[in-house]
Amino acid sequence: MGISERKERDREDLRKSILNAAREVFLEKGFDQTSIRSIAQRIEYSPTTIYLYFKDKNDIFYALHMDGFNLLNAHMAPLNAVSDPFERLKAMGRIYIRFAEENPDYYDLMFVQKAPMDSLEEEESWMEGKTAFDGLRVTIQECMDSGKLAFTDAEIGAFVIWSAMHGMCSLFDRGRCKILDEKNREHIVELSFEQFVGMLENHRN
Amino acid sequence: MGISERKERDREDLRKSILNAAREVFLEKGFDQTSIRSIAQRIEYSPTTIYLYFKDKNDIFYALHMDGFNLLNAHMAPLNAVSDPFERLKAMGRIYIRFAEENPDYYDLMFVQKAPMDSLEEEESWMEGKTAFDGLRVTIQECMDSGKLAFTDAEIGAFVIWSAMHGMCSLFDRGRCKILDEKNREHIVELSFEQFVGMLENHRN
DNA sequence: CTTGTTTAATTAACACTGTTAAGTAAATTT
DNA sequence: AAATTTACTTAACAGTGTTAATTAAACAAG
Repeated sequence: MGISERKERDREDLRKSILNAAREVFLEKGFDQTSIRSIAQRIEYSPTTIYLYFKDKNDIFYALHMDGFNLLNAHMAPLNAVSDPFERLKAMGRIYIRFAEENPDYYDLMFVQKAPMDSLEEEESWMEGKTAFDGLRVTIQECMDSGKLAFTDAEIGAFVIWSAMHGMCSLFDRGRCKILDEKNREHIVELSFEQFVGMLENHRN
Repeated sequence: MGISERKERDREDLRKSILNAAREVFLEKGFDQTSIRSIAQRIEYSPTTIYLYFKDKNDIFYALHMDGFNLLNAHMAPLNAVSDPFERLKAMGRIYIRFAEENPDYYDLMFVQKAPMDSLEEEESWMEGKTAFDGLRVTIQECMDSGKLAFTDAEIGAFVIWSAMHGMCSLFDRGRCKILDEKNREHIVELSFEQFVGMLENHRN
């Protein structure tokens, strides 16, 4: 019988159009200004309808946060063509920084806001994050294997590098670079990225 | 005439007690749960009274964020006794990390939330941040002068190191360490700090 | 001492927020 | 044709930051 299948499709369609509306509002007005009511208004449904398709607001942000990871992954995909692991690592850094600069709202959702993480059960594993981090970890392992990086553990090395990138991007985005001299302020992320790469190049056995 | 002076004192007292109440609520319930009404209730005044002493909510958070810097500075003060700049730098890192772990709400306000920065005029300079950052910059300059660190610019070097510390602390606090292996998850900040120090020790001319 | 004026605080209201309980109307099954 | 399920809505709760209008007390001037 095709009726229940059509109903299932309809249900899926409405779920998707809620998510599309949520993404539109989110990218237009940012995290704080994305309310259940503003999403509902855009698709011309009552606010309560949204609760028939999503557990709560965090659940919507979790779905949007996955969109962000898909976008970042798409940017990283061409890196498979880079055979030298250290060159690949540097390119990953540049892409990460560029992503953070060009998509501050997605970046916020992916790495700063608690909301999407709250929608994750205690023993659930945050697949999107794991996959993205794995790309970094594997590249660093390759750098270690070819003697280009002297970390004692690839996972910890990956976290150190990720932390440095995230620190630069988020301190900049959150207005904490007011402390810097004007000559450095605007391009501090690029300048400090280069400085950090210099550190990595020295970090061998 | 002492009357207007007493009035000024009274005014100052009420301002302080608003701030004390705000701090209590903030440290008990966190940033999101600190409302104007909850502050007002604690001092048994109407919510609108608060607007006679503070421009808006961000203005209160700016005041609290200064408290955070005072606390951090107090923790850093004993470092003046450490003469070797690289030893001092390492100790600064450990104190910073410990501060972030022990005072997650203050840390959030000082380095993550946009609210306190919004209360800062465009061309105002964020003195608290500048002073704290200067302590780091000077120490790094000393490390450079004694040939212990090979940065090309002390300010950029300071930003790189701050970014790494902030990245570790904030990724941990914001629940992004779920991606890590269980054996590393709990102590990742300490482990990656040591790894980063190892990088710094190799970073000479 | 009684006016008028300033000051300090309040009440009431506006326009929002996430979320839930109860109700309605249409579609489907019996 | 009657009963039940589905899909959605209305109304409401309990909160949010913030402002306009109002009251009560303190002070100054005649």
